Amino acid sequence: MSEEVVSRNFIEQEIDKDLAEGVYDHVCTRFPPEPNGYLHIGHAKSILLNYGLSQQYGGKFNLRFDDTNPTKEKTEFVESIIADVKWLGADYEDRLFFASNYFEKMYEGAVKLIKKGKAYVSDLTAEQMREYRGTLTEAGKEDPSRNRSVEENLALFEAMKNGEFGDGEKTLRAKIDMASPNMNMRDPIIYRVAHMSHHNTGDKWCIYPMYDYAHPIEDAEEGVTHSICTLEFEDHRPLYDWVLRELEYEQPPRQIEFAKMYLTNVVTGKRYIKKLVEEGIVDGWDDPRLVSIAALRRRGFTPESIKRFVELCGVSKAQSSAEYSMLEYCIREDLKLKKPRMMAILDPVRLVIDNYPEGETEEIEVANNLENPGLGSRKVPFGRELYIERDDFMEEPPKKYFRMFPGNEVRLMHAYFVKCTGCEKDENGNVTVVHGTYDPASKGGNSPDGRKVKGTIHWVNAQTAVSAEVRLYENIVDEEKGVYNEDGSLNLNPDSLKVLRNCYLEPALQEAKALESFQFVRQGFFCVDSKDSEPGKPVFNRVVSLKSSFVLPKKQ
RNA sequence: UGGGCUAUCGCCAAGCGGUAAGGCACAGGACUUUGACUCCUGCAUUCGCUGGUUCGAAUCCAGCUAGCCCAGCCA
Repeated sequence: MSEEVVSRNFIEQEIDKDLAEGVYDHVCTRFPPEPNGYLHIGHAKSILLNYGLSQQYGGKFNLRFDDTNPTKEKTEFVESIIADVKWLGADYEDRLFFASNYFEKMYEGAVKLIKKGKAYVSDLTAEQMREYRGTLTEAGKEDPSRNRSVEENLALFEAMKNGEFGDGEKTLRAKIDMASPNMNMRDPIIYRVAHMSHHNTGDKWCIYPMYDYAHPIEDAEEGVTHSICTLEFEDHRPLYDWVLRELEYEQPPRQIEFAKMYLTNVVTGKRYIKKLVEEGIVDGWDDPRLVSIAALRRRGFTPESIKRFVELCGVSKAQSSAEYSMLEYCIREDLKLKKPRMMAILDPVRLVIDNYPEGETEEIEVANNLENPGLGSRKVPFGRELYIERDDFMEEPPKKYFRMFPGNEVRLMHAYFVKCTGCEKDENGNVTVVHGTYDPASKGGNSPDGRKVKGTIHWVNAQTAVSAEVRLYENIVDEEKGVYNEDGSLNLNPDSLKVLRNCYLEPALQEAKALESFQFVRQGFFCVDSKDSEPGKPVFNRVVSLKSSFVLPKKQ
């Protein structure tokens, strides 16, 4: 029914073709992270792309840990990755796999290669291996062990498996072409010896398969049809196909590469983040100034917003880097109609309504979201003394300033018209109290005589206000200068974290739960911190500010 | 004088031989009980460059240029 012409991205086009030509009759994708760290926004693209494709074609999506290198992997990471994948909504159902569960299969495959004369055990050390490999412009040299007999190779490989060699003493190499212009095809190592305990298989193995050999087998064993990965693996595709062909898989999966998407100027490098965490600059991998999935979640981003972002960015093979403003747009879009719009004063100054009866309070009915009546309404207490935003009052207003200044009438949102009568200041000239008088007839925010006001400001009743901490975050930026200077000192935006302690919120916000988010009228979107909040003492993280804040006209 | 990949507006990105979609950002204007939102309007005579083929090219061909990736017993 929809008329929108959604063009198909290049991966969809390839899949369409495969399906049309009968190469496959179904689609199965996968997200294959190595459990060696936390996931970030870049991974979200891969997850949602793979999952989205599987849904689109009525296929399956697997989550598989590519855990073939025990030196880097930890259970802690598999848990955090599972949590993030689930949070993003990529449902792998019961298909959670580990590459390590195919070690037996991979071993058998290696034996098969040896028997076919397609693999051999090498005696070369790492250093010799490098010399023999040649360079980008010169062909490599043949490994002295290249022509060992099948029997000898079989015996040696079994000895490797049985722990008869130390780390680095022997490797198993695929016999392909030492003169190939593609470095990956110069007899790549497919098994190495590593006497090390694996997070999943423990001490069962002391030889581990290399990525290039393991990955195609993992995909094929799971019945993956389209193995979607990033561009740097393009050169590996011939090897991926070689393994599948030599192992004689009937319906081999197909690798398709796309460009990684980075966010301009944000820090994603593990080494930097690790350092920031270790030095206590940030309070963990989920510090809201970072863009790990956990950080975005804690900051208040929703899975929907990230999904939207990924869709908006699209998929291509061109090197690219999206602006953060696109992500911000996505979270604003997602939240603006879904979340209640509450009143919160971040930088308070007292407003006294001199003609309002002392000691009286009244409850004002306020719509939770004027644009979405479905969200209902709430009651907000109003009284003689209120807090308003400090910059909503100016003693000497510039042109086009239509909030509070002496003699001007504004609307207290949802409440009354109030005319500013003046202010009190301390010895330093700072405004301490703003005074005004209200028009009782304007209850609800409209005057029966039809007069208009140009400004509407938000407020919080001083007597019932909840005091809270609000944190304004800026991303830790990674511009040309880098996160760290050359001398190792930190190059951090001093405004990356602003903590506002004397904020006043509507009483209703006291009960806000962890990760619950709101729109604060005229301030942007905020989310209750899941880590630092205590019951009754919410800490709000700013998710994103409004598109543009109150820009005053330039001084004449 | 290795190989692979890429190049369309500030940022993403469609386009697949018939005469440059869309989104973000930005700039004007209207509206507004959030200076938000919403709504209008503007924003590439031109597709990295140079030639060629064609009635016609961002799309095909040739040559150049620039960027990214590859010489881990990492993934």
